[in-house]
Amino acid sequence: MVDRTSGLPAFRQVAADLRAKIASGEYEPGDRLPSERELVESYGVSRPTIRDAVNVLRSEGIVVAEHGRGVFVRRPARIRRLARSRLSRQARESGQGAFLADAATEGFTPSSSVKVGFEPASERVAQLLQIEPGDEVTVRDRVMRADGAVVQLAVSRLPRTLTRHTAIEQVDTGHGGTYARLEEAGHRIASFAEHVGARMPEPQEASALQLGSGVPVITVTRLAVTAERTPLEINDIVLPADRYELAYEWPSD
Amino acid sequence: MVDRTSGLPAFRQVAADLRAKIASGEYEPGDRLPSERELVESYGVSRPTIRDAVNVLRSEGIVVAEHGRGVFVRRPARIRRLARSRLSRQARESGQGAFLADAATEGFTPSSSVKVGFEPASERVAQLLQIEPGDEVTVRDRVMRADGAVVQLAVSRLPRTLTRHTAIEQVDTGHGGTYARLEEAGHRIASFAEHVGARMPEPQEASALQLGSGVPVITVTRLAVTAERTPLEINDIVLPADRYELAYEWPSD
DNA sequence: GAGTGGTCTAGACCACGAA
DNA sequence: TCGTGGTCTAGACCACTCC
Repeated sequence: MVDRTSGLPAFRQVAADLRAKIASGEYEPGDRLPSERELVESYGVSRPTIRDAVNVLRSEGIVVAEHGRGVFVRRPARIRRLARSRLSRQARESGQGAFLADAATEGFTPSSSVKVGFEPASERVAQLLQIEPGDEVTVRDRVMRADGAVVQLAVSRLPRTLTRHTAIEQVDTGHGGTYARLEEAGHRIASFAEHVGARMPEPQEASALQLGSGVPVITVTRLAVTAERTPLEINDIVLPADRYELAYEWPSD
Repeated sequence: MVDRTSGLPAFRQVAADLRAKIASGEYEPGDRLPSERELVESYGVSRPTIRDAVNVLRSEGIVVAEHGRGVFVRRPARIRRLARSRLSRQARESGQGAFLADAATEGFTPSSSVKVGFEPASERVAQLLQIEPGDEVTVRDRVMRADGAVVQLAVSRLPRTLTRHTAIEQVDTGHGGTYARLEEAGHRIASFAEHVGARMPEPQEASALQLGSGVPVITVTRLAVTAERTPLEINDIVLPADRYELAYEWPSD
């Protein structure tokens, strides 16, 4: 029952109570919560108020509602890793792209589809690639799947001057992937930089990645540059935060 | 007006329409949306339905509601960086902790408060620090502020065997901070590892970091280890995703 | 005081899932 | 068929902001 004198809104009291019961283990991952109509009885509030409370927990990502079945405590996500070493030249020479290397480590069956196209550079892309806005860039738009489910979106952009007459403009870039083709063409990658952020997904991202509500996405912008600090490629990656964790490691000096 | 024949729920149609108007620039950052009662008129639905629609946008983090004032398009976040170099030995020797270095770069006035305590190692902490569960660890719980506002939470844990009789057990660790004291005691840090994830905040995090709804947190677990792979410290950091972006950089080989 | 969002009610009907 | 969540209504009163 809610305390009408506490000043705290009823739906927040209900949300806090349910959250506490989940944290304490009274409801465990995979368990079904009492139905909304049962909660109406036990807390003595109306159904819209119960729904407000459940929606708080949904937007926190700790429960998921399934139409016709019930509301369930979300199971803790299994974790994959993206290691720094997956971009090493050695891995590349063994013919593995980064995603394939992850698949081998984590034991899932990888697949991906690619669309290749060309577009004029936007303001942002031009600045990052140090070219002029409107200059033609090659765009590789990839959707990556693990055991059939979409787990990663990546859009890679390179100045078209670097990709003409290379397999980078083909769907299949061949052994070693884009980076191997770049190096063959004399563009040696000296370093990578990644900028990592997080935000709530846009609707099309949420459906593509099959995200439950309350699950953010991790965004990674990776830049590959030469020893002369010339940018070769910019890769915008979107990952579901409930299935990915990024790993970075570096020596202290 | 909503289309009753489309099959799409009315509140989602309203949300999509408002989202499109924000994306197109019809409503710009900082602008007030029409009041809920005005939206009731223009879309021809009830007020709870309008509220459902607005709540969708709130949980996506693209608008914020202010009681008694209106609903506003969120202003794009300014960006700070956590660079890898901020943990360099050089920075440490100049007496700057990582957060102070950020402050100097970004031009804000830093402050922080620390609580120091001791506790038995949890299962997770024991595994990461390679000690036994229950072994005593020193806990430094820090709240970091920029211009008075909380911008970062960090809980650092070290085996107490490493911190006894050092300033690490004091609130003020002195010039160069915890890492400098560790090295003075003969524990030379060889490398750092960071694991980065994202999730929706817990309620106390949301209030401490003054997060609007629909803003995730970035979580960083940093491990400092010696050349012999002995873990010295584990640091659990929570950052508001609308104010932070992490930067990592490494050579290609 | 007028206008805003915040909360809450007591229903109604629909769509989905499982028995 | 029955129980579940999904959607929606037409109000009501409150708390906050601004004039």
